[in-house]
Amino acid sequence: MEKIQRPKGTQDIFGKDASRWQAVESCFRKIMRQAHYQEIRTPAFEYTELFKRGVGETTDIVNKEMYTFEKGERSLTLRPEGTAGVVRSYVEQGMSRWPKPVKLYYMGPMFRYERPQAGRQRQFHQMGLELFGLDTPEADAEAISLAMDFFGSLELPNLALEVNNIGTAQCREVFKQGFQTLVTPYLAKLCQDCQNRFHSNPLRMLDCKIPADKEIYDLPEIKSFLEKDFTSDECQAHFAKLSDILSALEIPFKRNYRLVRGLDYYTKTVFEITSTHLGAQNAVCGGGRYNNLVEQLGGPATPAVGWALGMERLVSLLGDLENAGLDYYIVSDQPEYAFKVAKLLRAKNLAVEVNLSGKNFGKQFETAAKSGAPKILVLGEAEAKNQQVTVKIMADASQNSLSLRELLGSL
RNA sequence: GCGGGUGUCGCCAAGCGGUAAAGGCCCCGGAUUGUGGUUCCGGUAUACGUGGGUUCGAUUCCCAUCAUCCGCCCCA
Repeated sequence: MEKIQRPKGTQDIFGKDASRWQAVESCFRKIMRQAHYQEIRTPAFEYTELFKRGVGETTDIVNKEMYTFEKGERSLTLRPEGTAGVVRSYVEQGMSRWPKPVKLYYMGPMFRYERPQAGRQRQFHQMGLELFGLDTPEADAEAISLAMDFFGSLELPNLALEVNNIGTAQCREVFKQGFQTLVTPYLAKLCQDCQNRFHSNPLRMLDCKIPADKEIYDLPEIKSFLEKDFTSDECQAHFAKLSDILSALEIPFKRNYRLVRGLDYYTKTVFEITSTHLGAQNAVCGGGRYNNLVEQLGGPATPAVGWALGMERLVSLLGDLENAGLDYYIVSDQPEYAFKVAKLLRAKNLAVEVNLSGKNFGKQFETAAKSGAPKILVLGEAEAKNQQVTVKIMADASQNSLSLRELLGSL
């Protein structure tokens, strides 16, 4: 028979990688629990219109990357990101009436139809948090510092935090007019993307990667326009306070006036955490404030802030973990006794493997050594008869016998 | 959607026009029937991505196709 392989851009996660994923997940859950965030699990697919309205009709994600299919009357789409579904649930489940703030976290697979490359899969996994109900720089600071705490506890090296303030919709009107006026003389020289965005979404022109275009945006009169900050006094005060808190927390960051991000829903604060160890797709975490999204999805006007991080990219930054494998390996030709002992040890929360091969002790020891277990229990005829165990320490090959009761008592 | 690289056993990998397609790792068996991973011997496997073409002859050259990797775009 012909082999069937997995779809393009998907991954089987197993073996060593699986334990890395588990380590990351349990670390994340711990940090979320300690900060009093609750888990939310939303469906892997939603009605297509949720993403069209939530993520934005002009985004690449919605325009060319969604897995959409029709069943019955409605069009469905595999979720390309987590926030829209969480916001939908927030509205649908009446969380707007919960005491503020509402603090949620999630983790799970996301789907985007793109050409796979290093750090980019068609099915990938995100972990993220959303904080609803506060429009304060304190909320932004908590979100960012939790991300940094999380990376810190995983001891990840070479991470850089970049932050920017893109203001409110009104601020961006100011930006649009000012920027368009300044850029118009150079319009013909810009790349096609930038020319298109000149009308549809001028802010996005800023993160153009074409060197010639960058030079134009770096011209003195344009640069000074960007740096004097087009946002309102209130937005600037918000950002200043956020900066103060981050500095006080000794979280190093850089203001990047070019950081605008590709999702339409952001307001005020946006940020990104990148690693120099990731290749071209170097963003490991990204997020920001989205004060209009809840309302846009039919809920009461509710400010919110959140972020998501890519688990594949995160896991790829992790070094080798300590072997969190077996505590005991049981070598035995007395299965009844061996299983009884294993059950008692497992009840003490230990990881125990019983050799099931029925082979001679020499072979069983070989397998035991390969298993990496630090201790071997030898349970032969004599031990079974006397309810004893022989414990062998692999590191120094020492070995002694004691009663089963003594062993259990010593744990 | 657009560029470039690569496809030889489960993994790594030699061969680059000519007999039965090296080698290493892993796995299995034996030396060693209650004591180990490093020794020695042996063994398993539908391995040249697929389809055409050139040739007396193709794993090797050409074309196409598929897969995969890297990059662009965009994002986590």
